[in-house]
Amino acid sequence: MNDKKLKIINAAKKSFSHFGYKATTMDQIAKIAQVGKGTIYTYFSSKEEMLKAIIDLFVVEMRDVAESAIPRRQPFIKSFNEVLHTITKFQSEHELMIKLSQEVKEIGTPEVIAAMKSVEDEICEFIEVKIETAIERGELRKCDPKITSFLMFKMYVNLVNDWKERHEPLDKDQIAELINTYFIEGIGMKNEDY
Amino acid sequence: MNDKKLKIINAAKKSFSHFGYKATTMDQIAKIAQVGKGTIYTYFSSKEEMLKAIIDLFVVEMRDVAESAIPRRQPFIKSFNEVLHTITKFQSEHELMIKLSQEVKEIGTPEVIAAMKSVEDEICEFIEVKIETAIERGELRKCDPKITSFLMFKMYVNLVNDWKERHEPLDKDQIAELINTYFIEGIGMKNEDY
Amino acid sequence: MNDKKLKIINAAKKSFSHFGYKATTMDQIAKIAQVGKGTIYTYFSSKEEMLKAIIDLFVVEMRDVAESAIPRRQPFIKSFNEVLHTITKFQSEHELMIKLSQEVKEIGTPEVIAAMKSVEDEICEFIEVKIETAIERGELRKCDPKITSFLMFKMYVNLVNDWKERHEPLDKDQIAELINTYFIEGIGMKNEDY
Amino acid sequence: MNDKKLKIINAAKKSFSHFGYKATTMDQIAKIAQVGKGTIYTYFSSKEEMLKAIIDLFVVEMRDVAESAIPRRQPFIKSFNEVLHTITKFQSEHELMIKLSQEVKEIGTPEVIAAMKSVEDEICEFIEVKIETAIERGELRKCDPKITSFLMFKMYVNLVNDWKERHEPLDKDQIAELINTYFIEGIGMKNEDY
DNA sequence: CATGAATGAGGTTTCATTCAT
DNA sequence: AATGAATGAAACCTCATTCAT
Repeated sequence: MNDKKLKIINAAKKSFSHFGYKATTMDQIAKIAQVGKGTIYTYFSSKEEMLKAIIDLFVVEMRDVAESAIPRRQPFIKSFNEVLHTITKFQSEHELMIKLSQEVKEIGTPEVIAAMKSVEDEICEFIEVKIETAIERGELRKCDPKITSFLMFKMYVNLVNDWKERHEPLDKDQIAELINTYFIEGIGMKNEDY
Repeated sequence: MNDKKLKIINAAKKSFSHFGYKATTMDQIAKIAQVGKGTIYTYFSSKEEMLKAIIDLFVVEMRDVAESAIPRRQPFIKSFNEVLHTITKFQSEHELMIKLSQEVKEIGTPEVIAAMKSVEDEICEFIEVKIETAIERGELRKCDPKITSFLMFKMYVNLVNDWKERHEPLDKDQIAELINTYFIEGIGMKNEDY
Repeated sequence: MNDKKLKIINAAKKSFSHFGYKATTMDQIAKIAQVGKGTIYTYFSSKEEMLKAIIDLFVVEMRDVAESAIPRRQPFIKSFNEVLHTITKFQSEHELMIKLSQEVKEIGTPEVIAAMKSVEDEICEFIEVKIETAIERGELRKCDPKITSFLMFKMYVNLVNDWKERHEPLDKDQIAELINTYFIEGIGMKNEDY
Repeated sequence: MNDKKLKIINAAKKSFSHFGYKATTMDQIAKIAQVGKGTIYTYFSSKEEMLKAIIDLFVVEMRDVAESAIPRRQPFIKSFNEVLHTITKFQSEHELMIKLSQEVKEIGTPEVIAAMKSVEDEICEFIEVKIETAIERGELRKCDPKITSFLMFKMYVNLVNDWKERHEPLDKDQIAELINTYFIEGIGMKNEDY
């Protein structure tokens, strides 16, 4: 990856992040990247191609991390936390992707939408497999692995991104603790509580 | 509320919903509403004013429903479901508001953003009070009511909106059942399970 | 002339006077005239027709006054002053016509331009005839009557309208005196001055 | 000053001159200047800014010329002619400025109007000083220098611009001769004429 | 007749993309 | 390869005119 191309991609991410896709102009990106506007077209044939490139890059990075973070034979909760902690590194990129996925649904071609969705699907499927294994091992009660993984992932995203828009941000350990509290234990009264 | 004005608002909602704010053109709205482009400007002085009007309308409707749906002395889970079931009526509008809140952050004035956030806050606060009461009554285990209400609301939204983008949509009862399963009971193994 | 029609004409004159032809909207005219916008079209088929009607009306009024003011056998200067004094009554209308003649040149059809010009031409021709007679009678030195009448009329307009935009307005007698001073006597040194 | 920018300014002048400010479209200007419509916005942020730029440019040019044309110790009439002859270079621009000043009153900001007026004031004041000197030297009879300079300037403008709208245009010498005839000598009968 | 909501042609402005340097 | 001036399609908005009431 060329140095100029990288500067452009980072500038685009920053501006998409701040203003969104449609509201970001090529002029802004060029100014932030400190290159001429025309230079962008040396590396990307259009604004949309640039968006796709950013998304694809994110998917690839995501996959690498997810794979490298695959934990071995461990209780479910522990490996789940490890994966999510790793994902935390991508917190801000994640945020951007969520924003773009909202916006791109409106603009983008079906391929882009599919690419966007694949990011979340990737993670969800990884969690899904973990949950299935955990159920088989008797670490978790019976439940629909698809829905469960989907909801777990969403709760993670909610805690990392949406919560901090309203209140003090939560740190990694707090988030892991909360997911465990609500999801695994439940807050309903248990027999043992009496 | 005038008939033409209503047609325009609905057309705008539909188009914003599908394409987003920036990607929706006045021509599109006019075509969907089956009115002339100029007619829109009879009722709204600009595209942004139309957006604000739609948001304000939503805030008002939301408040009415929330207030009218206040259930009386009932076990927490039941009244919680009632409120959410009522909210379900606004499912699609809700979706639109979430989308716009993402996009409007970039365009809108702070007042609009505040108004947007107030919708979710309204609901979260309502749930929060319910949870506090439930904890006092011993219906729920001790937990942070703020975080809990936030996560419950988010899970509801995730199940209603995000899930159906990937899989078969879930009906009201399924959603209530799932929230109960994951949140209240938890999926971790309990002593009693053995 | 109908009452409503008169109200509309006066409203149009007022607004044209203040904002000019192009910058005056039919809405403004309707609001000032306190009639519905559609009512204007009961009396005038278009904005341009309304302009023409106002101009024509002015031409007619102008002619009436000019004719009624025709002075009989008198020294030129005296009858000239009489005519101009009469014209002074139309000062504000005059002002409007000058403004419109500037603007309409750009917008209007040739017919309108012709109509506009006819106002000034009317007056100039009247003065022209007076000057010719005065020359024949030996009241004035030989000079081109066309240019002279044109310049006299212009000087009158300049003194009535343009001067007051910069300084204190001049009254009728001052204006008559000035035209006499500059035009008839001249300010160059004469033999007799020595 | 850039070549393209100059072409645009000249095209705008031509079109403003012919059709006026409001009736001139950006498309027309672009077509006359043989540039794309967007190119105009590379040099001027809006139509109104373009108008202001043209006016400012005119004010500057006017001042330069007025200053450079200051004639030395000469009989009044001669130096007056020199100044006016110099101004003749700006004949068409002048015409445009007068037209715009009429129209801009409705549109423009007070600063623009002030700038516009300053052009004429500049010239009038210059003439005023000349007249005062001439009176002191006994070259002219006693008269109000302010009114006299104003009327002389106006007569010049009338002869250069307004006359040619109705009849054959007059050349420099004819104009100088006419101003002299009417203003300095007067057309009233003098004793010596008998 | 009187009205003003409805209309759409036409205006100003934005911005992704091209291309000569 | 790098640039940014130039471009025009397409966006938002205005307003003279029409027409159902």
